[in-house]
Formats: sequence, structure tokens, C-alpha cells
Amino acid sequence: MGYTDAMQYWVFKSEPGAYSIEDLRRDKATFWDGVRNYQARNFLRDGVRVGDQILFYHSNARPPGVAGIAEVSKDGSPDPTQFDTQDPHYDAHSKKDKPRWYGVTITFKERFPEVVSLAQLRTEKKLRRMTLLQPGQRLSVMPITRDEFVYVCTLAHT
DNA sequence: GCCAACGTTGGC
DNA sequence: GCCAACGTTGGC
Repeated sequence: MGYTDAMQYWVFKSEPGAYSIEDLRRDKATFWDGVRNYQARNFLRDGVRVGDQILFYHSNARPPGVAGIAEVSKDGSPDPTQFDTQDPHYDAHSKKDKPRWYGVTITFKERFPEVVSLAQLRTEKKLRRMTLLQPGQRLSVMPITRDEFVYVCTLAHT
């Protein structure tokens, strides 16, 4: 990564029952697979780069919210689960020479002392424009600004 | 468990 | 290309 690279910031969502920040702490790194939405796929394939910073969000949790931080450690590559007939994310329409779905590798950085809840995020005026908080926003991978990333980290340590 | 907001599928 | 039906997401 050179000095000219502009670091980017993202929210990755996961249901903690499926894969939590604690799982990532245990594994140290993981391939982020199973994303089956084209807009999120485009981010993973074309936007997310090594060194980018990630807010790790727990969805369908009590409470839902940001549980910690991860960092991208490998650029996008084809998601192997799309070719695995035994995997719930198998996609019969995807071809090996033209993969439809991508994932990146992320590395554990930090588990917050407490989850910064969605409810708290909504009370923060500085986060009003954050993609995560927009009505109907359901993407599992979405971009945020550096300021938003830093601010959520501050909240986690206050 | 409910349901609103989306995305996808498939008939036409 | 339209759009109704259906499936999924995810907060509450």
C-alpha cells in the first residue's frame, strides 16, 4: 500500500449467531463469504481494498450495533461457497470462469468494551447522514466516511 | 412474531 | 420492459 492510497471505511454486518466479533477475535482473520447482493458484491469486488477499516456490526442482535473493528487484509476474490453444492450459498448459475460473487479477507483489530447500539447511533447528530442509519438500508456491506468511523470509535471508548 | 422495505423471479 | 408474487433483511 503506497502513500497515494486513500484508506476507505466500511460497515460490515453479521448476525452474531452466524459469525460474531468474538468469532473473529478467535480466528484472527476470516474470508467474508456468503454475500449475495449485487450492490454489496460490487463493493467487495471493486471498492474494498487492503488496509481499509471496518466497523463490525451485529444485526439481529440484542442490542443491534457496532461490536468492534476489523481491517481488510486481502482484496476481493471469488467466493468459493458459490461453487459448493453443499453450501447454503451455492449458486447454480455462477460459472468458475465468470464468478458472480466475491469476498474479501478481514483481520480482527478490536472488540469494543460494549456494543455501540443502533439506538445510540441514532441519537448522534454527527451521524445523521451515515448510510447505516438511512431508512430501508439493508446492505450488508456499505461505505461510511472517515469522520463517521472515527466518531463511532470515540463513542465506544466514552 | 410482525411487518416495512427492498431485491429477485418469472409470466406476459 | 412491466409488474405481481415471493423471499429476505432486520428492527422492533
